[in-house]
Amino acid sequence: MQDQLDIIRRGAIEILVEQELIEKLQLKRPLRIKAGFDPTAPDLHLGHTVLLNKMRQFQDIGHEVIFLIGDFTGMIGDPTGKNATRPPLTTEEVQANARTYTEQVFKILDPVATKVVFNSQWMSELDAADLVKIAAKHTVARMLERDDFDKRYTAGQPIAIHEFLYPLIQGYDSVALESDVELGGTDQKFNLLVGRQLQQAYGQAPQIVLTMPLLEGLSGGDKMSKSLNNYIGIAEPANDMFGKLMSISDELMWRYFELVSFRSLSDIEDLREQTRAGRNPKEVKIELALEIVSRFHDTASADRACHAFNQRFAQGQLPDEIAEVTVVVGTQGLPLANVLKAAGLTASTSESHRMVGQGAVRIDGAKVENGRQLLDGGQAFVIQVGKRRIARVLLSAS
RNA sequence: GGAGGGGUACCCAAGCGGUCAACGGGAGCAGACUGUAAAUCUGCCGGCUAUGCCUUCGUAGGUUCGAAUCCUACCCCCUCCA
Repeated sequence: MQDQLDIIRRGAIEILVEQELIEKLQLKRPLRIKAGFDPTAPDLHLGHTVLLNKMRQFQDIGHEVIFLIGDFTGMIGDPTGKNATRPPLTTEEVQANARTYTEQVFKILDPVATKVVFNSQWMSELDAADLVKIAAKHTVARMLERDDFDKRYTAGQPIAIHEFLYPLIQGYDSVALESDVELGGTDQKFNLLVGRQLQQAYGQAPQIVLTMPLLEGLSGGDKMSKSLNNYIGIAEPANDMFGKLMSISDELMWRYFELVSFRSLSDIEDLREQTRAGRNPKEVKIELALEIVSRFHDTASADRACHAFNQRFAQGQLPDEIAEVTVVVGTQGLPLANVLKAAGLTASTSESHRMVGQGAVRIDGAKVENGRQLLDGGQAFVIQVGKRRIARVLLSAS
């Protein structure tokens, strides 16, 4: 019992209400643990794993975990953390994204012990009258208490009526599932609490709300998210994952240790002490990267990724594997700027010229200065744009 | 329904007849320095068949030699009143 509580508490920001949780645990039955995922982002990333790991912990101590895919709510678009109305997703998009979720989520969760549900299962059964009934349980004033609504309202930015429905429907999910505990990021606190209130309105015992911290994205500051492109996807190749982990700042590294590493808190404190005593933080970061990459791939791949990383960036060598691209240059040849664009190394020929102008473009290791030079067919070059973009480009005349 | 304010590039935000591909900030990208870290400095930050050309300032028209800037209509947002 105390053990369970310790596991549940680790890393959590808030447990509302902890006394109620203790009472539920004393019932000695598996609790229904709900966590909802918005099927907007097609790939799960490290940020999601903070929550998924918590779900896994609940599974490990014998509780029933419900992985809720908000396919219905996804059509609304959660306004959380947004300062603007979100465009609704189409049914097809939602379904495709949901498929990706279920493919990836079992890298962490135990497939046998996980129940995957879609909230459209019960939401599409509701009629307008039911929806009105749900909406009648909540007031506008309470809605406006929510931080992001409040900010937008105060700033004179639009809030569409249907956005008020989001928390209500998420809350109703808890009623439909009769959940005992709902997990979410700290940004979800309001929505989770609406669930408590609605359950009570429907004569159920209110769920326990457990919030987990949000993991910052690669450049720090903002939370990790697909739309900000500051994420590490859990399905990414080992090399990319390793590289991205190495690119986070020393300061941010400790957040990643706390939130995604499985190391004990005392281990982490030891590492911190070592760096304070003069150990190069880069070494510690390598340990972090090895652990995470191993988890989503395996130790051998992690070691290879580490080796490749050192070779490429510490020693400045070319990576072992370089993507090959064939570019048709025609019989007259094609200016370098156009080749770069065709090879996907730049977004436009304009960008190509800028990159060349800034000394970022190398052909077979030699810096080039003229983006207009013609490249003829029948040759192959390793072309780099900056440190990260690289390709073996095969030029073909036809 | 009435009155007023507003819609500018990824975001914020200047501009209010020519020198505007559009000040400034943020984000992002590249270079230098490094540990592909941070911080810092420098440059870039619409497109192209590229010292010129084309498209962009809510949408569609109009005035003008010339419009993001003026006029008309329409769409959308905010505030107050009802």
